[in-house]
Amino acid sequence: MARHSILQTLPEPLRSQALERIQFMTFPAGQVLFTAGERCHGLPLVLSGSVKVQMTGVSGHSIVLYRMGADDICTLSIGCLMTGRGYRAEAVVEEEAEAAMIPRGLFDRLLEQSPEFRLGIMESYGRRLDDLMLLVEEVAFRRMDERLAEWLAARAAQGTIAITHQELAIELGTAREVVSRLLKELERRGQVRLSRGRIDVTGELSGLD
Amino acid sequence: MARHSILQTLPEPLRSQALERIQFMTFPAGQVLFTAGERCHGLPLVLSGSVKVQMTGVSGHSIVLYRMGADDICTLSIGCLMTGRGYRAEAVVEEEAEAAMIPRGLFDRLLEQSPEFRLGIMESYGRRLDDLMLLVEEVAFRRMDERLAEWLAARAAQGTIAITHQELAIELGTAREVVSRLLKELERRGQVRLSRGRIDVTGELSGLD
DNA sequence: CTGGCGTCGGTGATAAAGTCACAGAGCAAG
DNA sequence: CTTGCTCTGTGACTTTATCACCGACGCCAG
Repeated sequence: MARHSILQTLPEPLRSQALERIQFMTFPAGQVLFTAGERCHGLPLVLSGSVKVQMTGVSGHSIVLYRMGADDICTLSIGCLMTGRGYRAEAVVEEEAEAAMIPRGLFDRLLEQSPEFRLGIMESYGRRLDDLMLLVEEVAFRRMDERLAEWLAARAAQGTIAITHQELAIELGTAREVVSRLLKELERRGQVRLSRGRIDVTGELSGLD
Repeated sequence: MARHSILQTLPEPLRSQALERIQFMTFPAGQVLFTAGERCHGLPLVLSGSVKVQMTGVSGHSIVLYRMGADDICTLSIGCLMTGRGYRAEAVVEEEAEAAMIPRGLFDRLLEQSPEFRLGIMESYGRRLDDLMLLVEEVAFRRMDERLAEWLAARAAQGTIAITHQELAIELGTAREVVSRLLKELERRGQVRLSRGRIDVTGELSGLD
């Protein structure tokens, strides 16, 4: 039952007591876990699947902030959980995901009673801050063609990716036209083949030029 | 002695015990609190003054991530403190600052024994995440002239700011030339007057055009 | 099977921002 | 006054963002 490493570190009888109060849930692909402005009613521990967290600016543009996968903790929820403020971002399930929801009272009690739980939370927290700082640097200073090539290479060194240019633009926080043009350039160089809603990676993407 | 709200919430005798192990320090303007890669040996609570946190990308460009002032907590340190990884950013004192350094062992003990301390830490964490998410949006989607005007307006609705174009470029995460040109444009419109290392705000900056 | 419709992708024109290179202005110390 | 350093201004060019529009593709109803 305790299919998350932070739960496995809990000593008995704390673990059993915790498991009684934790709600296990399954979310289908496409499901919205939370949206901007919404209140938070528990800390989600991701057990399986994949969830992307993105935000939309006043301009209406969106950008993907990070992803959560198996054994991740939705640290973004902690702030909302403890202060009662609403979320600033939204979370969308990409691959069917299972999660364990820890209610507020239990979260506080686990923090109190388990040094390992504290460590796990703080570790996750540090990683999330690092991710966001890296993203700031990336958005502020790196070239879009490099970022696009890296994104593609990370998904499929060789092979097919099912994604529209618009979705890819949101991943990178840019405009659809920019993605289209950069992809077209990659196609001219023979590094990808393009079709509607699909990108086939055919050549080396990184370390070229 | 307990000149930080999170210390004031501690009940006796926990507070007295904590104060024995906390080191109070004063840092002059210009002092570097920590640099990228450095290990962290305690959680700083800022009592007074102002500290800016900035990071430098592989490209060599820098950007200011956020500032800490009186009653802030250097949440960035928590991740490093708990995991032993090095800092990714650096912190520089802007106005002479006093800080209370909480060693790792004490931090964990306070988390365990004080619900108010836990709440304070998590609140601070949430605020920091929000700040960074806002920064991502700002850098990714907003126009530089707007951001520059807002930055100036926030510092001095009317009056003088002592800063070089290069420093201002780091505040906004852009290039010095871009700042110089935008400032020149503002000067042409009569909204600022420029001199070496100084900007005089003379007109309305926000809400125009 | 075909015609209509909504989504997706391509592209030109133009504006904003970033990069590179360099020159001149302001300031301080000798 | 000269020297040397930092700070600022600017031209030329590249990259990215924005706006406007059109054609291609896929799907579904008739």
